[in-house]
Amino acid sequence: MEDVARAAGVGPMTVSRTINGHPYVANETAKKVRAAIRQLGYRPNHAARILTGQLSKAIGLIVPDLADTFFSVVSHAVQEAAREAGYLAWLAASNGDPSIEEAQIEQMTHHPVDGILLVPANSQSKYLKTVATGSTPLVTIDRPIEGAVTDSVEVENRAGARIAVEHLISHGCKKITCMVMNSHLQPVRQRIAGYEECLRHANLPRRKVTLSDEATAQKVLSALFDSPDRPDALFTANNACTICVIKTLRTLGIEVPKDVLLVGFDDVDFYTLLNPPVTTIRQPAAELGRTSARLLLQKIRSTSSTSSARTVLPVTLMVRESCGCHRS
Amino acid sequence: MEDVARAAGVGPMTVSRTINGHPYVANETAKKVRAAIRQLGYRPNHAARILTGQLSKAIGLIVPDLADTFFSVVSHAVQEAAREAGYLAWLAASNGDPSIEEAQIEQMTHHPVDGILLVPANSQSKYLKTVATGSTPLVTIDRPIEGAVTDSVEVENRAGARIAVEHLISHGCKKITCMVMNSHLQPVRQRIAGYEECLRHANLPRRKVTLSDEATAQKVLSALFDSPDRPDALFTANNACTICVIKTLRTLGIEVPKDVLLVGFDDVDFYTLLNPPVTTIRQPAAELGRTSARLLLQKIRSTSSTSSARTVLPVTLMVRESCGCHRS
DNA sequence: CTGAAAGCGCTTACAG
DNA sequence: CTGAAAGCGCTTACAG
Repeated sequence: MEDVARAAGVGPMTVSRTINGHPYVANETAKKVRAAIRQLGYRPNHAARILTGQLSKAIGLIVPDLADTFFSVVSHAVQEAAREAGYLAWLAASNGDPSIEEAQIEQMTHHPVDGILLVPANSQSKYLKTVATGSTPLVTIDRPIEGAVTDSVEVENRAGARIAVEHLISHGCKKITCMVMNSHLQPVRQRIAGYEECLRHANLPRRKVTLSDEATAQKVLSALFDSPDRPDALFTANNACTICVIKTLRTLGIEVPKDVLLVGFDDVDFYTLLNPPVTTIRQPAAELGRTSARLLLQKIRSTSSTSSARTVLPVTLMVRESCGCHRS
Repeated sequence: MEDVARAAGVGPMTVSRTINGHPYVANETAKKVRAAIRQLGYRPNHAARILTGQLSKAIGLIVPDLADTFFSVVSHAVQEAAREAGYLAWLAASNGDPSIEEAQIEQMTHHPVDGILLVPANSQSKYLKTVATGSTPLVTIDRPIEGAVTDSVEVENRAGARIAVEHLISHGCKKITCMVMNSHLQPVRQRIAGYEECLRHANLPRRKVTLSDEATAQKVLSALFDSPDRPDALFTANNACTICVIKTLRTLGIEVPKDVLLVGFDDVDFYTLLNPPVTTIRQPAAELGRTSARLLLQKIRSTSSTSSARTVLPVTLMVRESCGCHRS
């Protein structure tokens, strides 16, 4: 910076003010400074700025798995919103491990970042409450922190599940089973709640089956379909589960939608290519990322105290064929 | 830091040395310092460290699209390798736009990062040569920079294409058409070269068809299959193309593998669920990310001058049914 | 509208 | 083995 100041024949403060678009810099002087900057290829040192208490212009995002279809779309959107605001984004994956998550948050916080976007591996981790009350602005995505006051951006899990189940009911189904994997996750629990709520209103029997992996899925499903009151429809509450169920039904020779109808929660482009194409509840993944990033950025600017706005994004029923529709 | 020094009854230098695991610190003193650090919850200020010329312990990764199945797996692996080395990763997407890419590299460089991992939007961008000769270590992933000396990590595109085509030839195919999208990308060009090389050796006719989008695909494919010498096999040179071709063949009522065989380059988990399951050449996406990240980290440590090692990772033929195999 | 002084929190020599 | 001094490159007050 001093070189620039010397080249432009001014003091370092004038250079600083010019760079930061500060008012009260004579147009003439500013021009000279800018010329010097260009000529010397000068770039302000970010670290020095931060040291004087400026914003780091960086946010951090931590998701369970960056390779997951849903989170990769969310991450892309976050990154894009950050860039549009002149921010850079740290991206880290916790692999669902709270201790990795904690370490990454710690590292980001001291790197430093102006704010953090988080999809918690476990909504109940105690350390999250400390983080939530810390000085770094935090916004959770998809899964709120339990027992803490933070902003969160989520989707209509409960209502979405109801829409899915209502659709099956409208097809005349009477025995709708809810299939889940990772039922400890808060969004999944809400979907189950939506499923139960809907069936209770319709006065239909409820049945929930938890799948841990494909091996057990085989046993569980074959027992389910051999039983006297086998289900006439399945509601798979998350993506991993939908795929697992589809694979298993195939190996068991149970055909969708002939033998059983199916609607899943969480949509993937590839579902349109399956036979039959899978009817699902689509979550607005990109919007989830965009909205949460903008909310965080806004929170950083406002420097207001801890808020706890809960933004809930709507979901859409993507009607395809696994639910029994479109069959001529 | 001064507070810690005071609390421990030592000078700031001793604190600094203790933190950095410097030798020549009396065990007694170190213990007192560590106690003070713990008690005061002291965390070194990263920005101040950088300002004194230390490594930033940060790398940057720029991919065209973070939501893409392939790049998201690469990114996850990069992020993981970075974390294991105590590094944090900036993640940015260029959306295939060289000007965004350039701006992101610029921003990362001055933020600063110790090194950059890049999947170039365009291997021929002139500015890349400047970046390649710059002081920030650079490793390209998947697509090397043309006319510049850098380390790059790639996959066996050419050999992979040959394996795919040879497999089709082994099925007795005589008229194998190569279908491509984004044929300007360096890896795709190499796959085409492998295709041509293989057919030349086998003394079979070559035909290459470029698809731009699904609308034109419809016309192009129907014309192709209406022609007198319609192909008996297709080699789709990239993922987007494989999907586009599969969709189009379905709407045209052309059945795989009955009417035409198909092998694609680039594998996606979902291909196993399609009917028929798609035979592909699988690229080691995670290994690509891991290897390139480790190479970059190593380059950062060695501080040697610009190198240009070209690492080429092997690919695998995933035999499923679209190639005519497994049919009983 | 402009500049000289002081300081952000660390580390690199340089002495002891 | 330990510490006092100087400086990394910027910015925030404070004067003019």
